[in-house]
Amino acid sequence: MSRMHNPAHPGEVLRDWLPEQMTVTQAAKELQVSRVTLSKVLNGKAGITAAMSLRLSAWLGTTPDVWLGMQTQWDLWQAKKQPRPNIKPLERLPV
Amino acid sequence: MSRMHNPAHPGEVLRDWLPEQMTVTQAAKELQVSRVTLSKVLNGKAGITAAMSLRLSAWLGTTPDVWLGMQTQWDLWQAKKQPRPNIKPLERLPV
DNA sequence: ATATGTGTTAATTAACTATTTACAATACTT
DNA sequence: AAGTATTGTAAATAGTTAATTAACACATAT
Repeated sequence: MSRMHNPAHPGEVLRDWLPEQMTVTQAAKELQVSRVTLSKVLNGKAGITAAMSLRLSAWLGTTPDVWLGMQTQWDLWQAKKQPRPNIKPLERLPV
Repeated sequence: MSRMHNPAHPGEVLRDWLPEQMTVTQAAKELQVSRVTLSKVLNGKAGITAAMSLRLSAWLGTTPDVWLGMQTQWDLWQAKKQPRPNIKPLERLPV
């Protein structure tokens, strides 16, 4: 029964990983991305790319999958809210 | 020790899911995407988007995560092959 | 008041997905 | 052999997104 409700966007989760006194500017510098890029991620204005997940994992000591998977679930949630075509399930020969 | 070696791209895996006699043209029709779009996915010229994973899961009776997750791992593998910045791990206060 | 630092927006560039149209190559049918 | 279907791919177009730098408003410190 997991992931039933609107998940937090990954940037929100990332925010919780930053030390209290750490500024966006400083974090961006350590991640070697621009201030703007990090700010957008933190505010859900941009997603976490594969490359970004590698940066985050190197910095925070996690696996990249944590971040990329979170983004994937977010993307999926968003896509589910869009209108979808009516696709008839493929008939497979019974085994 | 999973995912150590170059993973097959998702399109390759998808190909194995199609019934023997099913043509790309026919599959594209059922998925309600253009022939070109499906062909590109099958040949690794395009990735599987969240929307596409929903189509595939509806058609093939899987979860969307199967396809989207596969794409994610592929993307991660590709990203790992790129040159990466040297990021110093964040010093955290010991617990 | 002047300077500095901070977070966000604006504008730009680059990359990617998806569509239609078109073409060449291959296979299948009659 | 002639015609038909299938496939992969390319070109042109439209829409989306990520990343950068430049610019802005706001705060803080000297």
